[in-house]
Amino acid sequence: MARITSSVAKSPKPDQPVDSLYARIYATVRSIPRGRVSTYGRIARIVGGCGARQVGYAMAALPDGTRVPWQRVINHKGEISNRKHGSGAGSQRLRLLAEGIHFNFKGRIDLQRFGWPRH
DNA sequence: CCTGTGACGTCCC
DNA sequence: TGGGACGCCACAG
Repeated sequence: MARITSSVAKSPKPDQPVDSLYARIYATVRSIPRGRVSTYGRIARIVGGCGARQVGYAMAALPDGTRVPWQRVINHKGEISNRKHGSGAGSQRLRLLAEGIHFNFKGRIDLQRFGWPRH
């Protein structure tokens, strides 16, 4: 289990990043309560040291069937971000509706009401 | 090592 | 309120 590596200060970058940026992003997304949504920028702000694009990139890198509630992450407009690759946005909408998230007549989510963390 | 790209955000008009 | 321009940063090739 606990393998002690002798070469610690030798390698500039570890081959097994225990605390990778993606892991922290996923952990933060996982902390979003059901029935609430957050934004890429907000997640990036909480994680710290990264931009909103990195959060979106991390979401795109998620494998299928993940337990990370990626559908709860939207953009600052309160809209579902359009991704490059095919459908998934439709799936996201359905998942959010299933959680009780309401969309207004413009297809947007009221962040003042469903946003997380709460203001 | 350098370049392009992307599920974004803020500023400005 | 809406749309365009610029900035940002990690990752892949």
